[in-house]
Amino acid sequence: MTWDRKSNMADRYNPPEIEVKWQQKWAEDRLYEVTEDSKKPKYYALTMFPYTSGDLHIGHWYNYVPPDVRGRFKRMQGFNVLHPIGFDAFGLPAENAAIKRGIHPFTWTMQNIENMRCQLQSIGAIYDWNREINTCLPKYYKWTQWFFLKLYERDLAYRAKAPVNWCPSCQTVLANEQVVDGACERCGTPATHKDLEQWLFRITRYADELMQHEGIDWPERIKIMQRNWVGKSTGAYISFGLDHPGVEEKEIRIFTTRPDTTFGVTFMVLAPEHPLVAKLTTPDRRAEVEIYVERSRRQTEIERLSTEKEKDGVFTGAYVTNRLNGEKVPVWIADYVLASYGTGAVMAVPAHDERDFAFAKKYDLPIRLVIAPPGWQGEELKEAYIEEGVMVNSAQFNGTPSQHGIGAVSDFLAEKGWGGRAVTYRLRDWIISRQRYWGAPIPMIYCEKCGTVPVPEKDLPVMLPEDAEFKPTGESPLKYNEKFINTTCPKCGGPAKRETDTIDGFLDNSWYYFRYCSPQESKAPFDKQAVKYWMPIDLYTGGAEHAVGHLMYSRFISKVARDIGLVDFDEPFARLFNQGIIIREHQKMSKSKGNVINPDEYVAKLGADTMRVYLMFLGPWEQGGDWSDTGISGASRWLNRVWNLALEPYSRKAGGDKSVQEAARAELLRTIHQTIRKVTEDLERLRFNTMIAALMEFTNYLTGVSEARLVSASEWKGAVACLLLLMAPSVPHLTEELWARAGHKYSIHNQKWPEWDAALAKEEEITLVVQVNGKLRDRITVSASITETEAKKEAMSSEKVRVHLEGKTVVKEIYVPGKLVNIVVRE
RNA sequence: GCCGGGGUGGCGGAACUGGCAGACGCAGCGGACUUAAAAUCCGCCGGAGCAAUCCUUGAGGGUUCGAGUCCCUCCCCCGGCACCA
Repeated sequence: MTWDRKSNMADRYNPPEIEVKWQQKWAEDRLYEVTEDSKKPKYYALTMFPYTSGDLHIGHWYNYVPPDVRGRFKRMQGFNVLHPIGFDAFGLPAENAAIKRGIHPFTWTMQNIENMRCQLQSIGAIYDWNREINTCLPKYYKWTQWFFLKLYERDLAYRAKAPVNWCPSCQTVLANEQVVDGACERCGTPATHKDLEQWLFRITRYADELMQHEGIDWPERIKIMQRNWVGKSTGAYISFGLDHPGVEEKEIRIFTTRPDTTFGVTFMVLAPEHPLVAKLTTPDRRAEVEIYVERSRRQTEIERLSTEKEKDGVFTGAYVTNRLNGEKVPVWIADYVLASYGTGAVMAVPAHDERDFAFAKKYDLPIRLVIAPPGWQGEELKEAYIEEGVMVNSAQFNGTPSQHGIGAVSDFLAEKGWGGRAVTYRLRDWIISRQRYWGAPIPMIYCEKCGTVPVPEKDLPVMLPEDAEFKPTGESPLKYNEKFINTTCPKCGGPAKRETDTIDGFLDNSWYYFRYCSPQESKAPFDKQAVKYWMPIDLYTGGAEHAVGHLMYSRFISKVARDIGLVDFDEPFARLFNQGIIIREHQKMSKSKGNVINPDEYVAKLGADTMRVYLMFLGPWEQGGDWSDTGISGASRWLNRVWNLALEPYSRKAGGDKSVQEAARAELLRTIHQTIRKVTEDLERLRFNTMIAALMEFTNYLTGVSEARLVSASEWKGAVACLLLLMAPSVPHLTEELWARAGHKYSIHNQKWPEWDAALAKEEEITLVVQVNGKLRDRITVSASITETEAKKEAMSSEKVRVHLEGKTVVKEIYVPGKLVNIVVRE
């Protein structure tokens, strides 16, 4: 009467009930608390912590479940696993909420954390909540400020007037990474430019090192993105002679990657912001130049960066001398030349540069060919020739191949003192200032007498004042907070003013992974010994969108930490893995589309275990997945089947044939060991989807075993135990419950991970495929130890194969051990 | 434009270093149980064909005994960069 038992309410799989029960028990028993333990190998698995937006969405689950599964797996394998969580709590949305809804950013953030902590707990992960960190608390940001001071000490922090990306709506500076398609990342307003006094970090000093990714296991595309972002170019600086009435500068320096084309220069172009523009412009050109400069300044990123836009510019009236040939060429300004790259000035060689070519055509400037294409007969160019060739019209360099000419011309310039070999980078220094309230105050003081003075370490943290008035304009409340601004100079004791800019949130999260190692440390940002034990991170996971922002800043800060002797490694993230994005019915999930999945509802209905399984099962983790409401029932059904299977009473069928029983036992053992191997290997390779599929297959197989009732009761019990152990990392609550009900020792999560025996996993019989001319004709079951001769003989004797051999001659027989026999025939 | 990643049933996806294409699951269809439905269980499930068999991994070509997998040409989708001199 099986229906009787299954309809019994007490025995039905009830996820919410058992999940809450075990989560409480684990917390009481401090099952997942971790401490440094030199006896065990360590494993630091970190997932990028969430910003405190208020709600955990399905994407968070998708990011957090697989690393937890992997961490649990490593734990069972005997590793001491650190898999912490915390909150990235400073940022603009908190302040926007303050402006819009009159709620203080601190209150807003802490409420969100409260909520998110509960949601995170519902995942059932191995987070050690004693190690939770929160970047907006003074005990954390004290050390963010400390890092600022350390960088200042080493001349890696400086203040400068810099042209910056500016969001007119948020009233704040945007880092390059915060400008997406020319618009503000947060509010979508087109970004403009502005000159402001800013604090910057000299990340460019580490440019070369940041391009190196030696010894770290990172996705190729992220490494490429970082290399492109640093954008190293090798070429030369060249000075052009300047003799202009009323201008003391006697030269203008440019950067080029093609010094071999210098004899082809027919004009020079300066960025509109170039400091010499105003001085050089002749009175007759002034009006036009000023209009152009003003226009480019006002233009948004989008307008200015549009590649579709036709290149335009204006003549300044000034000339410079190309010292290589003594020629005078006109100086123009154009906004296709960027002030922030190289020297903000370029030599224009229209014959060998597409942009210069277009510009020359538009304004009817001369085009002089100096690199001859192969087979060139002196004809005019229809477009710029940017390939290699032989130098012509280049005085003593005529006949030199252009690749060689690059070095030769550079060295000649160096000899003459007119320039020389040079390297430039696309990477700019990191603007750390934010004209905002909700961030760590920059620990700097301005004194009339002593100038810029750093806050002494003993005075840290510089507390963010609680009282703040949030203006709808978005201006920083700190600017108007007299109590905050007015202070005394640490040097002379006289009256002084505090810096009112706050620190970019990217600094908060560029060192948080250190803090997890010793989150309670109060005398330093982290305990050196703890960091020595845990770091570097064995597996860092998160979205690919952080490729050039967070990941570069973290590497930079980590390298600085190394250079001040805090740590002894070069790279913080030994292995990086980017998961994909979860979508729904082929569309991105977004609030505006109203197609977002609320994980809490599914947890309440189907349980966290089901969610965990489904998210892993969707597809390869790195490719993301397509959420479907019906699809999740597959995961739910599977767990129900496991539940029933594990609780079903089992006994061997009486009076069975011994040899049949023995065969069943051997097959069971083989399947168990094959499954252990498959699941272990998939977890090592982060192939969660196929791991779940293997566990489902194993469950299906065990269903058959349970019906056949050929193996002994203890063999059956062992098989179920193995299934539970293999499922434990993925399905922590259900397996714990069934483990307990089976009478095993608590906790399943403290058990050893099963190991496979290759000998036991080996198949005794295999299916050999028989092909004729590469076409499948038959499958034959043979012993795994079959010899080549036997295999070929068996294949030839197959009826289905013979039909295809009639009247033909066998040319060749191909044998792939354990796979196939292919008989090649001819008419 | 340049640099990555991808295109396999109705759908999500499997397929180790070239060797049974479609594992596992969803949806669908048929059946069992039920007064009925849900749940559950069993079976079928790429296309054409009565069948033998043939066709089928974005398109076309090539290498090979054998190609989803390797090479060439092209198309489409996703992500990043985009006047960097």
